[in-house]
Amino acid sequence: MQSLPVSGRRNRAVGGADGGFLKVKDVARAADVEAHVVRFYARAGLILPARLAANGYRLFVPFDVKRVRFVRAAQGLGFTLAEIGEILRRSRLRQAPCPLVRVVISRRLAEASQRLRELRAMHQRMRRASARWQDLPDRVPHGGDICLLIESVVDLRPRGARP
Amino acid sequence: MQSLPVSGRRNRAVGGADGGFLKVKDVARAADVEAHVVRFYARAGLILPARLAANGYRLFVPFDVKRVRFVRAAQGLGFTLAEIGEILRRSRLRQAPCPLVRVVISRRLAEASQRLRELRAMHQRMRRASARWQDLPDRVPHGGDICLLIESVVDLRPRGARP
DNA sequence: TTGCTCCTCACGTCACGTGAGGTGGC
DNA sequence: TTGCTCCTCACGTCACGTGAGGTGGC
Repeated sequence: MQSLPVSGRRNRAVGGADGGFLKVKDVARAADVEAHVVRFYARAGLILPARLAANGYRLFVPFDVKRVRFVRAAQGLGFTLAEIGEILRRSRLRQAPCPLVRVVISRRLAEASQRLRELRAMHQRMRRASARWQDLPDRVPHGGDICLLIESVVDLRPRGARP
Repeated sequence: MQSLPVSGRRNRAVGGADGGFLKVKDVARAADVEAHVVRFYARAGLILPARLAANGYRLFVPFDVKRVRFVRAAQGLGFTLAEIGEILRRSRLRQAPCPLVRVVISRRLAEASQRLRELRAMHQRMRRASARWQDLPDRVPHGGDICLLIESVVDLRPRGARP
């Protein structure tokens, strides 16, 4: 039952505990998420503490900060946590990405680029419509403007006729 | 207790029930969502049936299809259903968008353009990294490639140093 | 009668968010 | 001792998803 010299205060300047280990809050701060999100990812198996301190504290390695950043990035691109977990598990085992994982990645990336195109178009249209109020402070907007906003955002072209 | 002549089959070609009304499935089909999503939005007050048939069926007007499309578009740009509901309520009452709503809209649009920029950058980086496997079928990828994927996606620049 | 649609509960899911209640270390 | 962090339940939330069980109309 040796007690590990896990301090935070003393090594706060280098952002971690002794021995290069990071505690939950250290990882959270570095990856720009909240601490309970780090615990949630740990429970879900997305990140694994390198070890547990004698008091039960999770101790992470610096690369786990990158893993957490990767989780957020991949989520934004449409990956589910289950898919991300699969990718991270393989990277931990230093296994090759199996064909299934490679297919999932390329499919998600294709979907993401499609979604990005649509979002950009909707954003453009909504921005233009709302600019009618935002950029003309003299003009009092009325209810019809919201209907215009709605009309301008929805895609009126039939499916299949899209570029 | 008059029974309304609400038929679907006969007017399927024009996509709706008699009198210009649309049933749940008609709206769902036209807006490209599932029927239970239309019911969910109706229960949440995002869309209101123009009236209820004698049998309790919800009867919508054609513009509700545009409302549903608007909900999906706005969601994609980061609006919550509560915010979207507020916008739709005002458009129904033909009220002017109050200053609060205008602020929310412009803030969400600014956030969306920021998010779009970040997503595009991440998508680029991940696509390039995964291209190492996808575009070179001869080369057997190994575990290190996933670590490369992770490294290449995360943003290593400190906050504030970003453009 | 068959095939489709409609309805209302009501519970499940995904990715967290939010305390509750208690422990550990400088 | 104070202020911070850590832990584990455990329940809440948001936006649906998924049957269960029953009705309505050509």
